[in-house]
Amino acid sequence: MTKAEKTRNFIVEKTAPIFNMKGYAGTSLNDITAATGLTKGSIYGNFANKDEVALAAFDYNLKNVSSKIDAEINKQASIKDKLLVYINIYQKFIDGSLSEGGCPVLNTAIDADDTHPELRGRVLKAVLDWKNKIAKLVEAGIASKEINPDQHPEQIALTIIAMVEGGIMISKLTSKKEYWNLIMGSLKKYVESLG
Amino acid sequence: MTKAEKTRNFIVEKTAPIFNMKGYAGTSLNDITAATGLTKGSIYGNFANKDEVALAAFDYNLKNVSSKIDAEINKQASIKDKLLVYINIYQKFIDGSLSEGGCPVLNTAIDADDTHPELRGRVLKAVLDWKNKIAKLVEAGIASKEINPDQHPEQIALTIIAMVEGGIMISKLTSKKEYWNLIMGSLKKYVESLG
DNA sequence: ACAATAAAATACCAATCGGTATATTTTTAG
DNA sequence: CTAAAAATATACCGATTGGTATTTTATTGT
Repeated sequence: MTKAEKTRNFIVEKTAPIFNMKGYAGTSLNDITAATGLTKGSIYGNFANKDEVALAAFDYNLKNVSSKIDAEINKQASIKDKLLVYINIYQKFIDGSLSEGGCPVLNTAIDADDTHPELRGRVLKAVLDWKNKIAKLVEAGIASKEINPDQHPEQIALTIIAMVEGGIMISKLTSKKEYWNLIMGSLKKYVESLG
Repeated sequence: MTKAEKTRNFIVEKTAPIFNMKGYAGTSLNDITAATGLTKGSIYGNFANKDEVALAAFDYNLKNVSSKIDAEINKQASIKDKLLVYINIYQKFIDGSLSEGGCPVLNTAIDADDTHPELRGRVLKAVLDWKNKIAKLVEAGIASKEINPDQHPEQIALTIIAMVEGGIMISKLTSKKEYWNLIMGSLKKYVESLG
């Protein structure tokens, strides 16, 4: 890894939580230099513009979250338990130990969908990939008879994502873990009803 | 209504969709003067600062949405049908005829929760009021034997809000009405399972 | 119709915005 | 160890940011 690559990674690591919390328009170049301790010249020596930093920050936040969720999914044996890993992600998701500022998919979707087409494109892909991954899990569950064959994999995937993201919005806004627990209680019942 | 009140309302009406789409940091005073055709002097003659415009714009967007939803709820006879009005709100919600830029509760919650305490306070109240209203509907449904008495009104309220807001995020981002239909299909099944 | 008043426009402010040309320092390869 | 190259810092740019003091215009009550 060259010096430039190290610095690039360093900039992304330090600014990713800021973009996640403040959004694209709300994050200034002054925020970026303050968080990194670097100067504007150094930032622009490694990135063409603010957009490139924001895109790299989103990629970083997304990979950070999805890799940790994937690890949890791989720990689970049954399909239903795999579909329910999000329940136990709360603590990490809300307290900031996993992507400070909440879910980057939700944050960036709301931040960018009417304002930043390139960023929007990345979140769009992230949501579709996420949906497809859950749908494939459901299909595997149907194949193994764990889930009823009359279930609709895409519908289940979208419903789980909606409950998780809606739940994050509510519990982060209210700072009430109990609200998360109640919503995830409904999700658990839903997943258990699948087969 | 005095001239000043008219102008205040005019400014709020014209800028509310902009704040809803671009967020607080993303909406500049230039956006405000461009949308209203007024000058900065006139804006600051009616509002103390940008914050006051943003707060008034959120109040306007919220009232606009909630009054229309309340009207739909009042049209329905059964509690379950009242709980399901959100399903038919999609068209208005997504195409912008009801609050351009999507749900102001969701947008402002994500925009403000880490950046703007005063705005955050207003959304927080909006979500709690919304939750309480749905919970009261559920309680009425339990009293009238339409809903099982072992159901948890607050849990049901939070679950519905999460599915609706998560569903709005997904279907607005993807521009797929079918995704909304699938998620609302799950919501319908959920509500019908309550009693 | 006419003052008094209120509202809107003009012209300005310092600070910050994203970005760049150039100089300086640091790293790297021979 | 040294020279070339790469990376960072300095110093600057015009444009835009949110905001204000002052002047002009419009509205109001009499």
